[in-house]
Amino acid sequence: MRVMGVRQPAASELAATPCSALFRPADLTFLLHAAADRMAADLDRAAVDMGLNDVRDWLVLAALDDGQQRTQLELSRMVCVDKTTLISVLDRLEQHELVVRTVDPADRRVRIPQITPAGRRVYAKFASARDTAEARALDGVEPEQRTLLLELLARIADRQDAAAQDLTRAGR
Amino acid sequence: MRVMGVRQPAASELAATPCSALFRPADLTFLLHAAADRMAADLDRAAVDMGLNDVRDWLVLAALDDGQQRTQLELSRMVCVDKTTLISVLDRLEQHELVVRTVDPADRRVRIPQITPAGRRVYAKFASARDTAEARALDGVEPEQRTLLLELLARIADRQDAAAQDLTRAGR
DNA sequence: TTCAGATCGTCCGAGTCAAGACGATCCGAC
DNA sequence: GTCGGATCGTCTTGACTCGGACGATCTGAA
Repeated sequence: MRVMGVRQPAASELAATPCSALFRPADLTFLLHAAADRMAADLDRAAVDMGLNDVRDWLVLAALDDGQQRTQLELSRMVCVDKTTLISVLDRLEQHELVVRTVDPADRRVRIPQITPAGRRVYAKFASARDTAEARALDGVEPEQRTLLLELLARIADRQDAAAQDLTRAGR
Repeated sequence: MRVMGVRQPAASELAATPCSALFRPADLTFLLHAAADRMAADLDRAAVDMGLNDVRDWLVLAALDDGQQRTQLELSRMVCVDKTTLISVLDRLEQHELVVRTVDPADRRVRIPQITPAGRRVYAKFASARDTAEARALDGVEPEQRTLLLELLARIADRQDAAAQDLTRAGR
């Protein structure tokens, strides 16, 4: 399944199809996507501004920022990026020296990506960009409504997640 | 920008990366995406079950269902699908005889896609599948909270939409 | 009428994503 | 030990998306 987004080259965002507000069915799925796309477009812009490629680049940095040792596989599951796609993300981040891949001495199959000081700086910078983007998106919304929104979203994600799991499990 | 989704082949959905619930930052963008992806995965499954390819196939049918005459360009803007991508969607739908492309007699450049009776049947069938999916996603949520959710989502989509427009306008 | 420019749908090419295959490595049973 | 199977990261390959180019067609000015 697409992730934080099957993303196009971020440059294309600027020429994005202006999704007509005329046809906006009170359809949960559609609205979710429209909203998600708009936010992502915003953050993608912020990402390219600071030399990243995608929001996903930042998501990976965010996951690494806590300093926990993680396999690439764990990482890919965490940020909902396919493991093959994660490779290119890490390649890029490593090239920009925001991340280094270390080899786990206990298991030489696995790589432990770790964030560098430079990576941490970019992470922090982007975090503030994200905050302003979210603030703009939710401007004028009551705090308790905001938390309700986040809660409901998390719930949808979790519930459908569980449903999908059940389905695949039953499938084989 | 990706649309109702840059969608992968729907079959892959079943093997979707199970997006870890462990790492779920209270990040609006991330949550939006996670929720949207889950819903889309659900609907994609429903879509393939009834011979469609994607949720987008259904979105197009939904847009056509009101019987309004629309060009492909208008249609693409409506459902937030790139016009070149819409071509393949319509090709597929036409092949399955859910849609026919008629030529506008007043302007022979434009094609007017129209939904067929068979298309209408698929549309209705899918609509009920969508309703059950949404019901499951929002199970136990108060009605007024549901409407609030939809309202906030629409707002985010619209606001960011406007922001993007401004940006592109300023850009040139 | 004629012709330049705009607009429609389509096609092509570059770029991206992910399923499956693969080598390297680990682990447990024998 | 060693051998089979599982698991890691990577690579290959096929499918998909979309920006830009194209022919067909329309419109308005001269």
